[in-house]
Amino acid sequence: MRLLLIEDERELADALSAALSKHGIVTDHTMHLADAFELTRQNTYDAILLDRRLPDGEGLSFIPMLRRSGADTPIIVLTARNEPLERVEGLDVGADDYLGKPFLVDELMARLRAVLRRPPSLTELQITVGRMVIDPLHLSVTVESAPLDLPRRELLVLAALAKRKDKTVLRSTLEAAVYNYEEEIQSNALDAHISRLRKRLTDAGAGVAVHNIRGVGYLLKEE
Amino acid sequence: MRLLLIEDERELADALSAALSKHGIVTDHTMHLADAFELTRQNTYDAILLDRRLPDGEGLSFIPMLRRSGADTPIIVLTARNEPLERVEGLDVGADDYLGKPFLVDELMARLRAVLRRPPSLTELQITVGRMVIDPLHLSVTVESAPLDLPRRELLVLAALAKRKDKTVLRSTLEAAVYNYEEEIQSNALDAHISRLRKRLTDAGAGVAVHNIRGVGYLLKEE
DNA sequence: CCGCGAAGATTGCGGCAGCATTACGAGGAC
DNA sequence: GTCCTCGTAATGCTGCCGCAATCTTCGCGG
Repeated sequence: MRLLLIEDERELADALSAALSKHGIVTDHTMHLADAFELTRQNTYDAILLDRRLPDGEGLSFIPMLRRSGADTPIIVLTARNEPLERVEGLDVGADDYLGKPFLVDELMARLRAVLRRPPSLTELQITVGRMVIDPLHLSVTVESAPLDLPRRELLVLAALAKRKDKTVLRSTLEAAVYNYEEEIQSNALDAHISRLRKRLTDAGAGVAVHNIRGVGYLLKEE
Repeated sequence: MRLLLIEDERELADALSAALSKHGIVTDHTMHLADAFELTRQNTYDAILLDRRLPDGEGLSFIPMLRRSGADTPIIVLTARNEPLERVEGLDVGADDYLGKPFLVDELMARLRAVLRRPPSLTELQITVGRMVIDPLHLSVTVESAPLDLPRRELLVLAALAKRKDKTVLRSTLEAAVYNYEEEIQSNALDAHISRLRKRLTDAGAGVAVHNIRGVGYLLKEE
């Protein structure tokens, strides 16, 4: 899962990114609305976390702009202004949820899950493939109800594949699911993850196969 | 718009119904979970307002029950228990939002609007031809829901044809779809791709045919 | 109806891009 | 310390794809 965080307090932003990465969430961060819009054009985010008070203007103004461009990415507004009437204001311009600072990361996670649960096709609560059950929201994997713990990056690869099981996932999509734009990649790191993931899956008897489509991407299916 | 209100405090329920009716919202009201489930079977609601503390049990238990029955009706949980951790709990079982009592009717309205705005269906960008479904965006092809993996160039040819199925696609258009300017072509490479693609499609029983229009181009149609 | 030329279809071959695998070492967690 | 993760790079291999040679089909004129 990949988020865009629009927030001008660097400390909060760093802390949030760190906390979210423990949940397997890749976060891109910017402090300016102008950059934010450009980023949404270049990437596909699962959700956007938006601060209201920003150096170059009121964060809420970003929402209609984004919606007008056709994007329906869920937006959660983060703010110190947490009066009921202000919440109304935020929700009415097109935000999907509103979270007053300070907040618990756990609550943010829960609201994220709630907001993302909407499109059922992309965010099935649990995905079953072969003898394996994958929960891409909580990032847990079980084989025959026995938990299987995977390294973080392999887990992200698996979750991205599972969300589109039986369909090809572009190589670039996988890269975006695992790395943010600051983490440059200049080797076959992704291939290595795939390889190690394959080994772990067969060792665990997961009953699935990670298939390669040369020049296109990968595909997860039962074997 | 029609809501189901599951709430045991009669006074609150009456007041809410009255307030909502001013917004043109029709409200069905019940105090018991058992009735609630039956009501959802008989009617279609745009959203459900659910109290947590109910005479016949914990309101939250209603959510997985409803979800399991296949309904994705938005649910807003109303409760006096408004601690962050409890909100997490509510959202995690499948609620779409969580509202602590007491609340302003205006805020409820705003949250209703937010929840209902979430898109019911993502734009289907899939093309069906014969027994085959093509997703030109994600470059994936399935035959009778079984994935069919094609080499990159053949995939590009197929996608270009599928986007204009039953219509002729100029040879030059196909070349543009498969090759960029740097990749000069000076042989019948495209013909070769067509040929190999045809073979793969018939082998897979895709139920489609690639016809040639001599001197003009090609055309994809069901066979 | 036949013959001819051009467009298309098919297939084998070889080069090489892309992928799989593995070892190694740096860095982090405990 | 020990164990695990993860980026890097070297190695070997697979099969895509451009090419070209050959065969087939199509359209047209006589």
